[in-house]
Amino acid sequence: MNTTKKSVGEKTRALILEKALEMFRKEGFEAATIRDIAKSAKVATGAAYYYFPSKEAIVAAYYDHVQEMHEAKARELLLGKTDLRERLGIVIHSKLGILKDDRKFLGALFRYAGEPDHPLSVFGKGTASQRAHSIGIFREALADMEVSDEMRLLLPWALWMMHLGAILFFIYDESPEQRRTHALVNGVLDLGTQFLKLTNAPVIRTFLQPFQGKLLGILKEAGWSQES
Amino acid sequence: MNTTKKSVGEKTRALILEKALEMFRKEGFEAATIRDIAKSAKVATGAAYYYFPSKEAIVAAYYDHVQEMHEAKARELLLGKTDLRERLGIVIHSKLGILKDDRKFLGALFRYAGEPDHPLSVFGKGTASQRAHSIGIFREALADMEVSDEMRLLLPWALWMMHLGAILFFIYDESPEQRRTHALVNGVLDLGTQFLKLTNAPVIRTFLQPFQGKLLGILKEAGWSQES
DNA sequence: GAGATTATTTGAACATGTTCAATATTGGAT
DNA sequence: ATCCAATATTGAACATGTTCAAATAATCTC
Repeated sequence: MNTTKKSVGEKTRALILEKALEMFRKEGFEAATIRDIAKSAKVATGAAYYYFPSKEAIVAAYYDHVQEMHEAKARELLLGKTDLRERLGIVIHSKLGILKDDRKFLGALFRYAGEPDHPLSVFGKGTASQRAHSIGIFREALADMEVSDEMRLLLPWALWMMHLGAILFFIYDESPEQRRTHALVNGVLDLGTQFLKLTNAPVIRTFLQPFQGKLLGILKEAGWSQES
Repeated sequence: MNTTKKSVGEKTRALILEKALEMFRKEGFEAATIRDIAKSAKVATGAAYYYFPSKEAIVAAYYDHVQEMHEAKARELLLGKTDLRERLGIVIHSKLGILKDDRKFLGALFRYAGEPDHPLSVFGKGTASQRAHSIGIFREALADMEVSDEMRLLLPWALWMMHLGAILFFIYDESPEQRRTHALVNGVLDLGTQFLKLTNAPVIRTFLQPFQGKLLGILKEAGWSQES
């Protein structure tokens, strides 16, 4: 009945998350200890574990929040845009925009990428629902666009994979404002969409047709955990 | 003057490495503790740190050894082979062959992939020389093959990136003998080499020429830390 | 071979992520 | 208001990676 519906716990959780991010930004992921974070949030050390299963999980929670913001932002920017190339650019660039100040601890997201069974593995079962959500934004970007049914099924996943690569590149990118990453994304998108157009041109079609088929086959094989 | 030139230290190091891998294989990377490993090698806990800067570094040392074996094996299998497609297949499949029993702890190699400054980051400065070595095998596979100078410079790096992706896929691949990974590699290599051929066919050339140029530009931009 | 120097080994101490039993607080049912 | 169950909080204990000063062993110099 009070102005905020947040339970006591929700507020504590938010506070811990906030203070943790503050410290991650200031000192990096390693240097910020759970004890320091807890102290900064004025709770006992163990409190963090009531809300987050691990230190990395705090970054994961931050990323969940990023996804929400991204979904909202991307939808807003996509409104009225009808060009495929432009729409895809919006989705990826806006994501990087949201992440721009947090490259320092974003790497923790990839820490268990090579461990299928870890609950925080980017590619694992434990993160399936967030992944599905994230892939969904790319599906939305493709809505009303002219692509084959198969493409519509596989492209969102492929784009999500590319966007992961972009984030990794982004983390390493020391150019001012990470311009190289943005340029790279533009380059890849230009190339991809131009190529798509080419496959629709009658002359080339006969030659490239089999390639498209094979490429789809490969993507299908690769995206074995069909979540898109 | 004795039969083996190995110093005392070298033998201890090898023993620790051996026992560590044994335990990693049996229990996985996490479950095998440094204390257990040390005990199994009959040395004090701290001994491991005289030889390896961290637990992950033990896996890295194993991977160094893998690289050596791979270089030897790949060279042997490449002898007399003149088909580009075949040569590339040999390089990647033989690598997976060497790694096949160690998928369980291979993930530790990727743990710091998102942390540019970590000495064990796959993409970081700290691993530059091993990376150069690993990329070198792909350069060898391209030797005497007909590709443009630019391609010769960039392809090894691009292939190395793909092979990293293959290893990641491999780790997640639960199909018997990881057949899906091998099939995927074959699919990608088929597609790639067939496409290369197509760009040499006079009819299509005019259309695809600009694409090749752009692709090269992108690769160049992406492989910004030019090590290939 | 004695002494000096370097390499190796030890194990306790430390730092930090994590667990958990105990305690306190909250919010609702009566 | 009182009691109760669910929720939240505490902080000490634990596990494990890592450091390091001290001890020991190997190697070198003469």
